[in-house]
Amino acid sequence: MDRFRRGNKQLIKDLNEALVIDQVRRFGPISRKDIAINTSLGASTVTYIVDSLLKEKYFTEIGSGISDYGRKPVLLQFNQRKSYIIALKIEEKQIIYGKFDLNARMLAKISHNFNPKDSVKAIFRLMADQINQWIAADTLPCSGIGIAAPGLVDQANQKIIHSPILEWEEVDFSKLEEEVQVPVYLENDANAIAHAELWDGRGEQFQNFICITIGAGVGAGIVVKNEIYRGEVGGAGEIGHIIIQRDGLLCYCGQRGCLEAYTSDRFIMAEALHLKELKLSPALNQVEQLTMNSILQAADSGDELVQELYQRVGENLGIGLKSIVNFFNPGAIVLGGEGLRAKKYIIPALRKELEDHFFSRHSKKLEIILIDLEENQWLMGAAAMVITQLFKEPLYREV
Amino acid sequence: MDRFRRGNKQLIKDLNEALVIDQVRRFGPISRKDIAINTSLGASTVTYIVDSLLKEKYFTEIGSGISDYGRKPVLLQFNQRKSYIIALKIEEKQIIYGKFDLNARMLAKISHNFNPKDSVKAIFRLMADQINQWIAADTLPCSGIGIAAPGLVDQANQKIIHSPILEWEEVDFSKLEEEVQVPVYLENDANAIAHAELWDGRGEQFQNFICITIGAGVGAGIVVKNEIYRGEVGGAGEIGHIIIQRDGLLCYCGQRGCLEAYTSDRFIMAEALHLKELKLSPALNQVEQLTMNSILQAADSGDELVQELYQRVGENLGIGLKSIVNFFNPGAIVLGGEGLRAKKYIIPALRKELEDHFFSRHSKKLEIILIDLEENQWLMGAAAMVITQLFKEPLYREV
DNA sequence: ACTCTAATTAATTCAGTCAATGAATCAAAA
DNA sequence: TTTTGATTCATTGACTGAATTAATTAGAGT
Repeated sequence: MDRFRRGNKQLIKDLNEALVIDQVRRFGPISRKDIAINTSLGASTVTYIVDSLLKEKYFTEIGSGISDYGRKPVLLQFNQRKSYIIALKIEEKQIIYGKFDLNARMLAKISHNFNPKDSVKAIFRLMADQINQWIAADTLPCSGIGIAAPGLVDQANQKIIHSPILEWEEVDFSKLEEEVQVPVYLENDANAIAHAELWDGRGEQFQNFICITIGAGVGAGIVVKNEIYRGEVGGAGEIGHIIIQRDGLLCYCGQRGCLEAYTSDRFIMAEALHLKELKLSPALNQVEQLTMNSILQAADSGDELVQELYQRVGENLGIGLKSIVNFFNPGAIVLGGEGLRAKKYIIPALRKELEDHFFSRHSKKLEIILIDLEENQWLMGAAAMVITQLFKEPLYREV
Repeated sequence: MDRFRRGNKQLIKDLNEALVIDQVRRFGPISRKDIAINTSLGASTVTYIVDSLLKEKYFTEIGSGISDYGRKPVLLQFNQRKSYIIALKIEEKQIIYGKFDLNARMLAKISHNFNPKDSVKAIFRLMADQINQWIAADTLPCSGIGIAAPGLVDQANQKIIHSPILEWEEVDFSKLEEEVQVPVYLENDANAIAHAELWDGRGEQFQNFICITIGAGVGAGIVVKNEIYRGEVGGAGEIGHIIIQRDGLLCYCGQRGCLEAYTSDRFIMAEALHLKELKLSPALNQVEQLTMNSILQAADSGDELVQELYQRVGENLGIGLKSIVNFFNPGAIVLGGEGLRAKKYIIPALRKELEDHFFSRHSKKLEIILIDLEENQWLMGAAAMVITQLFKEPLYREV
């Protein structure tokens, strides 16, 4: 009912401690003096708060800094080894585990295959075993488990509601939490990438942006006011099935004209097959078995028809994204994923399509940012989500 | 840089005062006791805070309430006459002015025509005159001016960046603020409707929703976490030109396949003309001059071809909205505007189109809400915006 | 029927608490 | 000696809880 905590001394303390921690995390190594200036807290107050935080091992003092004259400042550094985070990425046939410090740097990584036909219970067993093994092997405490999973995720209730890729329905992760005795945070995989982008700096430049991941499907992680936006039931960003062509191609989802139907590997494969059948493309004619790689090679060998095919994919993507840009007016679009392996041909066409939108006249231009999406990015995003959670401002009423 | 205020006694006080005011605004008449229970503040603290707020005329004591036993509670009511708000709606050829109390109830209303060819300076003169006249005539203070205007609005800088309807570019309202000596808050008109919806209760049910206004153009007011979302440069919600058909009809904006090209009065008129030319529709054949009204009458008379035309408009709208639903996952879509005069035919088709989207399997259904959009709604929204601003939690660092 | 008392709930008073604050002081360096 | 960083300490002020006062009802006694 009440959205904010009431004001009392505890709130002041929590708030200012968070403020000081934030300063050291963002600007450290930093002196007490500078913290006082940046936060506009009194110097004596900073001394007092830093003392208690030093006792709790949030920081370490790392000698003195430089100064032209007078006493040298004592520099405080964030202790990224106060505890650690375990991040998981659940894929179709394997689970990848990463161990991260509080600066979201990877300390260890491992992965286990599983049989998709196994029961959820068995897979939970597998996860809990690995997690508990890591926890037992480390003297430091584990502050949380971050899990990136494909599908419709209900973050607040720790549930995967529906995941076509995993073929899971209504899977409740609170049971995993019970087994590992550490807080478990679940997140949609596209959102994990958005967390990763927020972590290393795009969030400073842009208040609002979207991260598009193009792989088996097309997904979007949405950032509003530097926070992940999940929608009313946790499924915002499912842009694979927005319609770019009324009465267009039939999509596997049953609709016609979906974005995915016009951009997926399946679409590229079908169109390439068509070209091959019509014997229009010299490069494709030489290939025996069409694969995504051989199609790309055909384009790279200079085959214009195949290059045009990729350009069309770029246009299709651009049309879909233009709708989103008009509706959402993001500061940037971040793009990544294996679906962009032919980015050489796709991106210029996409850029061209996105050139004019409702805001193109505005002085602040829409930025299009390409990123490499390797395995580690997803894990890092999942870890970053937990760390963000750990250090978020303590303003809201604890439930 | 720092997003939140530092914690000190002033913050506690500001926060708790806001908390108490909020209680009385939402649940009043209410006793000190109940405020203490709801906010979890101490009873003595509530007495103390209420005392100071009574002195500042935020509340009035309105006698005692009921109780089975023991001392009767003294009820506090929000004083909606502490000050008032002036709201403006700027239209193509007229400006409508409304005076509102702090419960967003209209106290007075007037409108003045202006010549669209007049200079902005002259129109500002007109506005300032009316506003200053009202301010001079009232003994109470005016707390703010809320202005709803069509086009791309930069709220933070009090600027209309670009308004095709008014044919205004880069109009700076800080000059108006100087003339009236009262804070001026500018807002896009679709957002004003969203404010109105937030005000009377949709915001309690839904965290995230969108308000679609269908008039000369199609616009959307977007609500995220009970707050208006404006996008990176203030132009979120410009959905008139999202593309629903690749290589479709040419739109006046230069693009092909825009939502507006498939839903506007212009589209309906063109299609009806086409029907008339082909002499396919008996009802339209009898009409001399085609108008939006005569077309609607043709449908109402039972002409199936015209009814189908409206149904197609509904489908087109539905297709556009489905994309938005998949991307944004709102809890509700609120629809209104004169473009829906044929809602009898449009809405069923729209509903059908929206029936299956990515979340349709989720237990929480997407709600579609129709509202009447009369003149007063826009004014009320503009007033509600100012009042919301006036009473918002004082958590963020004052800039 | 009237008065008085106990019980109950609402509101206020008041001394105590504690985190921030600013002035004074200490520490370290040029 | 001067300058800058860090600490100490008395003061401030908003919340807090216990005690008190205010207002009301039920019920007992006359």
